[in-house]
Amino acid sequence: MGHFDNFFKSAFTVDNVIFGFDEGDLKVLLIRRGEEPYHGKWALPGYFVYPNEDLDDAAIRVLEELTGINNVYLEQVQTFGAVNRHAFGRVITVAYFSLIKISNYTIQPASIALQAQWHSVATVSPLAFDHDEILHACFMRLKWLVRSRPVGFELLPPKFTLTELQHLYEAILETELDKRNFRKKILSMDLLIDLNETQEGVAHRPAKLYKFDQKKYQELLKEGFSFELKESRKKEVKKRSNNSV
Amino acid sequence: MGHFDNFFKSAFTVDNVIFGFDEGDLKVLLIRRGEEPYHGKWALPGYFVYPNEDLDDAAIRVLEELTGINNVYLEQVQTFGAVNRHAFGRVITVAYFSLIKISNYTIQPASIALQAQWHSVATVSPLAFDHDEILHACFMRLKWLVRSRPVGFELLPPKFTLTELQHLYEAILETELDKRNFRKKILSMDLLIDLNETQEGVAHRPAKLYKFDQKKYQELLKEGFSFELKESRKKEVKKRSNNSV
DNA sequence: GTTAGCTAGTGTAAAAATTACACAAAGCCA
DNA sequence: TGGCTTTGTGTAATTTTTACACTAGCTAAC
Repeated sequence: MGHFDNFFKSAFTVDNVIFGFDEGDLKVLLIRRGEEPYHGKWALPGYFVYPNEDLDDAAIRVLEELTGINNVYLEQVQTFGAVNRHAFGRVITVAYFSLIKISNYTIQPASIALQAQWHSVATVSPLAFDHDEILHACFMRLKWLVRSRPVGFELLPPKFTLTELQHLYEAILETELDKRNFRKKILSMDLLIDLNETQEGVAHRPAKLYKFDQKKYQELLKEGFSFELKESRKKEVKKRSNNSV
Repeated sequence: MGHFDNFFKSAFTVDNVIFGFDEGDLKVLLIRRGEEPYHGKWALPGYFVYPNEDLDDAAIRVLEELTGINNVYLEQVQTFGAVNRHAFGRVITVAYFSLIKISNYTIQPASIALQAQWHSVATVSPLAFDHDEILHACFMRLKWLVRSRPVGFELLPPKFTLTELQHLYEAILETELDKRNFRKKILSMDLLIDLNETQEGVAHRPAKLYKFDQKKYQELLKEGFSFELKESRKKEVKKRSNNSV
């Protein structure tokens, strides 16, 4: 360093958008800030990047420091650099996102964060800084991703039912899907392994449990496989008749 | 400012990947560097972001300063932040890309650049810094974009033939397309206006000229329109027989 | 002015993918 | 045993995609 002391320098951060899925609801992991500005407000887990640290490494480190979550695959989404996005000076931030199985992790907020908690994406209240905008951008990315990669499996527990999988897709795409067509499509990918087990403790016919065929998926990815899921929004007309009661 | 003087700061740049299309070839606009490091080497047009300047504005300004090109729509692609990507210190760069009609612009390199010139994407020699990687990322983005938006029109002159359009798609997708199916698909979008004119000065049957229906396209975009172009690679088997001569 | 050479322009049939749609089966519980 | 709830399944109609080959129209060379 030293050569660049004369050049324009800015503070530089990463912000992580971690999605999970629980109780039929798409969630995002937030921290309650323990520092000014926005002390006590909910925000995305993010912090400064060290000068000698790769961007991707910083995202992983910051996530662990603020929430206790480690060992996840983070994907870069977009960089936000509006001049006034931070009240204390010029701060440019790179947004990363990830999909995790909520049940696999225990949340442990570090000193800088007062608290770390899952929040329903559909109902999050205003966040600190421009984090609403960042969250929105990552949600759009997720929506796109769900159509080109079977991301569902990354959010569900190891064993899941087809109905759970469908609900996940519906939550992400914010639409309803046809049960039979959804199953046909999913099963035709040949990426699900029937575990020959059924749900327990439900007050109705128990559903079959499946797991994701990780091995086959990796092979398909190599071959440049692209998963397509498109389905028109159903029953728009019928729903309107409910409103008019 | 001032509050953040204690925090980790890095130098911060933008790099622009400007694509054009000419003589059946996909091109990228490069400058020859007039500064160390990589003095005299070809590189993407990029430079520092001012402290009081939005990221997107910086990309536009830097592009104009280095190449004379202004008034283009730049889209953010990805941020590159490996620790050692710049020999003189920590420099994080945001890559932007754009598609322009080569004939609409005159290239005028500024003092910092020795030269600015279009280079064929397929044959660019090694570039300064990690610019090969950045170019590759933007090319991948373009490949993706071409399937979901009729970007072709942004690269061609106002009047073009269907064959020119097809060659452009083939150059971007690095594949061959079936003439009849391509035309059927493109015309079915109903975004082309037949100009009732034909090519001049060609030594064969002249092709009809079309222009792009900008107005209709904007309307379709609002409705959440998504253009799909998929076509299998043709004639793989037949080509192999050539090799075996 | 005839012809050779080149690219433009066009249709159809087969296959594949998508969509819409309704009821019997299985387990739990009262 | 019957009622409740959710699971699990097939088919026909429609749309989209794919593969494929010859005539039309112009220039240039002879």
